[in-house]
Amino acid sequence: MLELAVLGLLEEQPLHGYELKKRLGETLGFLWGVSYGSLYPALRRLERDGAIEIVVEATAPAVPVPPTGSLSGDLAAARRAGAARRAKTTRRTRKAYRITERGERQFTELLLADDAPADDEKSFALRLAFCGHLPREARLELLERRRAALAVRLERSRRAGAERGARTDRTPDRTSDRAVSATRERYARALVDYRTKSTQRDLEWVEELIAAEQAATDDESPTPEPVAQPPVTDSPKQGAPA
Amino acid sequence: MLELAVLGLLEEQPLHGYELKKRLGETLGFLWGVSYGSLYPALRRLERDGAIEIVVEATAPAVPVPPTGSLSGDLAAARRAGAARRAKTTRRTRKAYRITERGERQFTELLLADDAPADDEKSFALRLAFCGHLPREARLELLERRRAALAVRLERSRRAGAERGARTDRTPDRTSDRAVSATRERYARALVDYRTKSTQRDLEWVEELIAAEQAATDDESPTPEPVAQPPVTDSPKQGAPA
DNA sequence: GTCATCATGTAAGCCGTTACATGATTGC
DNA sequence: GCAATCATGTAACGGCTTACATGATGAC
Repeated sequence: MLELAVLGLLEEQPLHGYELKKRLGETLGFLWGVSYGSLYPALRRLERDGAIEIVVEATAPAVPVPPTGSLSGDLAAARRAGAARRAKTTRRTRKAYRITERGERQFTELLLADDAPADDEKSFALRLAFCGHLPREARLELLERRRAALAVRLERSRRAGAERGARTDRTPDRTSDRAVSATRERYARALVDYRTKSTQRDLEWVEELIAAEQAATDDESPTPEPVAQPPVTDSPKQGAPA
Repeated sequence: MLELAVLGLLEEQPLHGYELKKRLGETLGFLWGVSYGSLYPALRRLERDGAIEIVVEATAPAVPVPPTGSLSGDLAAARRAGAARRAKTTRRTRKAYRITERGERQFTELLLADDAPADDEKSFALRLAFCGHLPREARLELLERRRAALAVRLERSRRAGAERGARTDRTPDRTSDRAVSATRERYARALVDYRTKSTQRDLEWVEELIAAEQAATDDESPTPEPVAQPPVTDSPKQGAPA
């Protein structure tokens, strides 16, 4: 999962480890927080496998981190602006990584990997966050898989709930166990019910996403597919109107 | 977390490893699936620490697993019924574990541990599932902590959403990146929005639980607190109308 | 006797964490 | 020169997973 997140962020622009960690905290913060202890090894793994490569930063010019304004925030923006202003000098120590063609292939593979736990919340959220880089078909497949997984879960969840309802209250209670058991039951039930509701809402949401995607496919130009491999992003492309 | 789940299940009745695993899958299945590779070592850890102890099963009688009818289901029930009918003989190899007093103390500590990630979904769900064994005050504290964590998250989530809205669309797009970037934005936004909504619903739910708990405290008998230590569950108590 | 199921365990490995060590750059 | 921040890394460890090994019991 870490690798997917890293590739996803690098898909947008080259970044160095420190910055990557910050972004993982800021923009994907609601997903999870990574530590250097796993980030740097992951970067070296990715580099070893040829998925990313070190890109030398121009010594003097070149805004070190072109403000793409992805998801960050003014706090982050301010901080980064400060860094940019300062960074007129060398900054020799840091290594920015850029995704390679091989990396982009790996990225799409990871996004659609069969073994991907379509049932896991974080995993899916992460994939969804980056699925804009996928061609429409692939995106739809991702959503469709999620839909299927949720449908299964909902079914199970409903059955479990019904069973609990049927059993009502014929437990082998004894002594003071009684009250505890009743309370236990109450919370177990509340939990199961809420989980069922949540699953259903998730399902509906995914179905909306699918519908929206299909509508877009029909409506808009029939084949505007922004394939996953633009010109490799080789040029620095530091456009960005300061 | 595994230890908490194990202690929670043993709090209701003695069980052996195999059965524990089944229950973890059935009744807490929506939380996570455990493997023997972690379960057995965990059991030995708990035994070493004196939190649980091996209880010798009566050779001939004693329904091996008194059908408490906790959360399972007819499938499971049927399976277990079959097992019970068969188990007229010895079954010498298996070791049932019973929670000790020390274990019960550890259990309540784990449920209320300060370092418990009140922000983590699974962790909270697990605690909630077992919080019926807690005295009311403790239970309320657990819920209150969760409420606080969710409030913080909601606040952050809202701020993040607002920021994204403010930035609208002034990215340094170029070449074919354009469309990809727009799609990426669309999904990132959808994700953030949905997450915010979910958090809000979670918050409301927890607040309902708190309200219900407080109502119960006021309404019902002023001090019926079913403390966490019943008579150690020493007797086999195989009540249960077949 | 043999197969399915019950039942317990070990070994290797992955993926992540915390804590620690190091050093460059810059503001003051 | 000193502290804060930027930046990269290593070491030890923890918890959980998969895959494997073993064996008892009961149904047929």
